[in-house]
Amino acid sequence: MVKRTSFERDDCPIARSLDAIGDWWSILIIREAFFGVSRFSEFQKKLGLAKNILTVRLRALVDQGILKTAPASDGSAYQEYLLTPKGRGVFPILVALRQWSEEFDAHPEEIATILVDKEKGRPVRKLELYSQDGRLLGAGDTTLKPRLAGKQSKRAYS
Amino acid sequence: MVKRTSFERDDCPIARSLDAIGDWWSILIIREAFFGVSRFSEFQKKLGLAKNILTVRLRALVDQGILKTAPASDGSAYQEYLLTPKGRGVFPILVALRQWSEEFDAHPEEIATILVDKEKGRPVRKLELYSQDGRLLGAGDTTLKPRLAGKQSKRAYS
DNA sequence: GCAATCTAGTTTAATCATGCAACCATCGGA
DNA sequence: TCCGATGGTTGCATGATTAAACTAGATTGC
Repeated sequence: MVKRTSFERDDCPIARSLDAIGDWWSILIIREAFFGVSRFSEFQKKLGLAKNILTVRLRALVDQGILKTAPASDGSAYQEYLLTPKGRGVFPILVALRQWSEEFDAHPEEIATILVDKEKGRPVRKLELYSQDGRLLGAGDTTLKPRLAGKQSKRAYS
Repeated sequence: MVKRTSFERDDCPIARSLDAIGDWWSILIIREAFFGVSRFSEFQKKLGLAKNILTVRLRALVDQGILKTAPASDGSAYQEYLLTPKGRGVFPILVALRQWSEEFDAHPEEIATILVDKEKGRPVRKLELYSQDGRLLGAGDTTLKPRLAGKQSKRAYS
């Protein structure tokens, strides 16, 4: 990924997430895993990325505990890559990315799929952020506080 | 960004979002913009990225309608970079990234800040996804449908 | 049981984006 | 007019990405 200042030691959680899954392929691999893709060759066929890159990405995702390898499942001797709880936790990020594109993309008519709830088959609502007492929050209604008590941060999501 | 198969023509909205903001710096630039950062030199100081890269990224973000340039505001002759509605629409993505890190990071004690609601100063809840009739949905409760009517997609967020 | 094919990689070479540093033009203040 | 800050641009070295060739073991077909 080109010599990058790793954000691993950054104290911003956004930067830390990006450090883990902030490249194109990692997120798309996780997306495919949600679709049920689990084998090396399947990932490669669906995503069309170079196999060496896939090798590196899969290994990194396993190292980070986002995917785990299981010895088999369909009887074949090959291993498969499955989402861990941490990997499944990426779901809201995928939904957020999807909804942003649905709302703001310049050519929404080219988007092929809609996320619907399985039971009723109807589109889901937008992701919603609530305060602990149940108020719906927008960007302007939130601010950042240092984790360890102390004084209010000046940095606010305006 | 290294000769990349551009996802611009991909029909998956996640891929399309990644194509727009799927690199490390773009998202961090948007994060800073939410913090109120608006000038070239501020972005450069806070993020510590090379100025040429910042130039390219800012231009790309402006081209995509995520940032817009305004001639001034504090009287100086320099321009400033402001979030457009499309840019402010990235907020849920930032929150999702933040919450994923908060929940799954191997060293959460290194995270410096907490997102709180401005009014009460208390941490926000997790992002929630609801069906149109108000049921809280997890990854397993959703599936994908082709946008243009027709038959159910086999690809489900399992 | 043998050959063909599939799987999951590794290796290699060419390419091209990235990051860094140095340079440059403009603006504002003294 | 000089000086520092601002907002870039240019050039080069690094190294990430890719396609393609190669490999070794597993599986399937016959």
